[in-house]
Amino acid sequence: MQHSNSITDPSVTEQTSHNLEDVSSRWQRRKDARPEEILDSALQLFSEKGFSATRMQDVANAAGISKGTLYLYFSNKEAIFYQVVQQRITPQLDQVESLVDASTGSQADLLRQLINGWWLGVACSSLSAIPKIITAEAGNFPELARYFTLNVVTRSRKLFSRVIQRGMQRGEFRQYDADTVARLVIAPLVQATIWMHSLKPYDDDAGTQQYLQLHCEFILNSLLQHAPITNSSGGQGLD
Amino acid sequence: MQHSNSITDPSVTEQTSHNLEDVSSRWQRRKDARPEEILDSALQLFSEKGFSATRMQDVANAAGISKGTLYLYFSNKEAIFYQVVQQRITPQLDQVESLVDASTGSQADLLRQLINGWWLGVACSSLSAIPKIITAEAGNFPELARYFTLNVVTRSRKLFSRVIQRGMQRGEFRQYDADTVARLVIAPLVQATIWMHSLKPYDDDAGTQQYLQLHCEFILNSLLQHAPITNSSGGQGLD
DNA sequence: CTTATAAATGACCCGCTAGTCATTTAAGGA
DNA sequence: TCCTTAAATGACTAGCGGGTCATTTATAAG
Repeated sequence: MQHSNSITDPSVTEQTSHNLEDVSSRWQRRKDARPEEILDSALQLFSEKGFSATRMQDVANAAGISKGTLYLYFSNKEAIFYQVVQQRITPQLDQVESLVDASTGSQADLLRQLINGWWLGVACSSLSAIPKIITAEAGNFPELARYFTLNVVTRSRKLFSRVIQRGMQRGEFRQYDADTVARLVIAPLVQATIWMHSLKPYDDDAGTQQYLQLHCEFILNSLLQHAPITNSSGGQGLD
Repeated sequence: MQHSNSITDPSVTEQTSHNLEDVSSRWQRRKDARPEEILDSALQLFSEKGFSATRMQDVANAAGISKGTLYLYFSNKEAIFYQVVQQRITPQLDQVESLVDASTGSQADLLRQLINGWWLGVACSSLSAIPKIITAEAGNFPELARYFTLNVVTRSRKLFSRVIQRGMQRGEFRQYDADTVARLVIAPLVQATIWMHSLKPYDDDAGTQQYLQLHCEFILNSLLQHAPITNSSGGQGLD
């Protein structure tokens, strides 16, 4: 009765297009390729259905293997999720961190870049569902929550915080508490991402692009010392 | 093995302090009082553990009744959640709506009032966990998600949107897309509330009060025609 | 070809929980 | 006091899903 999943019926989850070449016999032994394929399938399913609602059998089907095989490569369900985070998110963060270090232009531009980069790299990527999954399951998997908070959330916020702090030290930005500003910058991004994977299907949505752009604009209006406040979106709304 | 709940051990959930007067016999027949007590207990538990992770047995224990009795008053678990939303949220929204209608002052003040009111009425109330629960379970309970979106989310956003629109029509605010601005105003509020019930325990947190205040300030900086931009929080952060 | 190794399988086990129902008992009227 | 009623109970069922392991079979070495 419960769990009337709206998006995909788990029982229909079929083998994906892995290993297109040799499909002669009932199965092959491919120790090396398995972990990646399992992580791919798992991430996909976690995104669609969440962590708890994804059954190990589903992951196995999607990866084109049997359930037992999963446990040859991962000790349990949580371990799969850990690996997903470790292999798909941490490298991205490393990359962005070095980008921030190497940057030379204005902090306003860099901030815009971070916001748009976050949007492309998270909201528009296969990682899109991670924020929702983590917040949804934090209560039931405290270890996972702690790990994610330390290694992803805090790191990300520090990244934004550093750029903002730098802008303030250089006199480009007004003085505020950089950490709080960072939270305010990130919150609408995360919220929109969670939204995408929860209630968006039931809401007649306005453009996401406009949301993102206005967010940038509002934040910089307040941060910049010599705020242009040009109101880019000309005066509509009045009839 | 899984579900290593961090906050409360379900097996210890004990009867709450309902019905303090007559406790002579093993149980009493109190048809009228039951539904309210069940909803109270359920809301409390949903807040602590989420919807899926709350067992009907827990709700029964907390309400001081047996599991079977639950089904005399509610047809199933989802029905309890529906009632919680209907009885605890909708009345509040009605109230705020009439407040907005009756208001005469500036729209900036009204907006500040809405934000702080939302904070007190949701984030600091027993409803605090609802946003997290809804977003977490939306995928598994589409009916519930649709109901909530229409009757709470959309209504709330329209409320903010109306105030913003009015401010723009009166020349108090600059011209933007009111609906998008409303989303930007609400997002950090909802995000902070979800945060409270997910990763906050694992994060060394700065003050929530400052977050809220700065959010108000930033939004109004961009909205107000004659923005003061006084930077209320004097120049800290520089050493 | 034969054999050893280990990758892969899927039937099975086990614990958990939403929901049921035959039974018990409080409460009020005759 | 006894009887009728319906509120309340909790043992029970049914089904689901994480995790296991004896068995099967691909593969490579001898």
